[in-house]
Amino acid sequence: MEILQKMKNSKIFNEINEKDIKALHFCFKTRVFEVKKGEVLIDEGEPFESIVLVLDGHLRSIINDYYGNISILADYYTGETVGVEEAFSGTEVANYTLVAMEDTQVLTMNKYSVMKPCDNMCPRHTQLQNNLVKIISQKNIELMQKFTHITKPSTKEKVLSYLQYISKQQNSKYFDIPFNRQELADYLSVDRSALSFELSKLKQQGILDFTKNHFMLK
Amino acid sequence: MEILQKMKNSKIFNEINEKDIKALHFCFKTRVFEVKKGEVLIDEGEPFESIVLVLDGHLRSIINDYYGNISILADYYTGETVGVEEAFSGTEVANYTLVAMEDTQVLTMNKYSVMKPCDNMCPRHTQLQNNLVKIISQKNIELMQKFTHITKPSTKEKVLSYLQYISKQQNSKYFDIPFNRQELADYLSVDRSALSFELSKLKQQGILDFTKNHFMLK
DNA sequence: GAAATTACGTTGTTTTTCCAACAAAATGGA
DNA sequence: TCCATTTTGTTGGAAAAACAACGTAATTTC
Repeated sequence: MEILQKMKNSKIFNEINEKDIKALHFCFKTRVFEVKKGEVLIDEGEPFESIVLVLDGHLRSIINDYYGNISILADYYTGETVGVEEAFSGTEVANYTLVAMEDTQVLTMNKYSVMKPCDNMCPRHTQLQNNLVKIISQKNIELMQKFTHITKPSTKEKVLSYLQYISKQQNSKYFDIPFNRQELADYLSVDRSALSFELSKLKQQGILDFTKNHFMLK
Repeated sequence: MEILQKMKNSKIFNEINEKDIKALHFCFKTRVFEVKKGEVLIDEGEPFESIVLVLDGHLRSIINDYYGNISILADYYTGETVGVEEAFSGTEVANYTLVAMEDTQVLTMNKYSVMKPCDNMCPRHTQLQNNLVKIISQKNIELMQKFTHITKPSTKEKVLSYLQYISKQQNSKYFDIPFNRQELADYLSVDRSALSFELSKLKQQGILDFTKNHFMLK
């Protein structure tokens, strides 16, 4: 797929037409390049100067503690953007390492160019800034929602909290979830086998039914 | 304390002088009023039209599931702001209930007035918008950080993850935490007594030392 | 279509957490 | 200073989760 097409598919260029996207290339000093699996894009402690759009692939932000253990901070897939919060919050230095989990094509933009108003107040620039704000706002809401699931005391309550939420969102007792078992376990930060066990138990009790990632609740 | 002084103390009016704050009162159609303990400010399902600044008190956002169980979504204390993410993300309808945990003085602003650019492009308005974006960006970073602690498999790892982070942040092996035991337990979503137990064990092992909320790590 | 790989469910054991109850220490008023 | 209240630490028993191991189903790859 063409780079322009990939950009159009991302949330940050939502409502911005091709012509304007091309113009923004220049405004934002964009660079497009490939990062090989395992390569580090940004290292903890380095100046954080770019906003990174994943054109195709998978990036992960990780943090190291004193003992050399690593924690996964976040994953970024095709169409998602890294570094927006850092840009807008005035974070000068990266507090995580950004690494490619597979061969990944990225587009970087100079954060200062993106944040400051255009000299000519161009509407496409304003639109992009609005998009960015919308993205972090939505992300914020999602994160808080995730907390309501994760902080439940038991695996059963965690998974029910999540399934009820999705059901409510899709406004139906029948719904699909965007995770397989392992991913759902990771999302809820529980053990996969324990999750399977609880799901089976709930199925036996008639509280829910499912095949693969298709569910029926209550 | 005077209302104006309370506004100056909040993050959202950061870098905005008194004269401009007064002017914004009119721009934003602000209303100041008191909410009694237990009273509901915004009900789930209602249109979400305001940004709410807590002038003095404590608000809590809660969500209800199908079975009538409630989950705490977030707490908002003096100087904090509710509804910014919803305003910027285009959330039309509240997906939580906002209730006063104690008698609380609030200031509400019309979200559309806040979001749209001023007719005369006044710099104070732009500054406030920048403040709002900064607030949600920082909140976002904090939430993600919190996840790295909370998703650890055991209480011991959770608390160590948190303490290491604070230590790193304050750049010293000696540091204070902003929580008492119960609050720390809530933050990490573990049992308080289990937390105390783990802390004592770590102290015995010489890994850390503490009195009250003052800690020494490693 | 067969083989290899991945995903999923199940079970038993070990470890950990939760919960409740209580003791000790610290705090805040009167 | 003393008393009441809150905070913190400790414990033991019950419940739950993690972990490991394994069988089977589904999917992918060649």
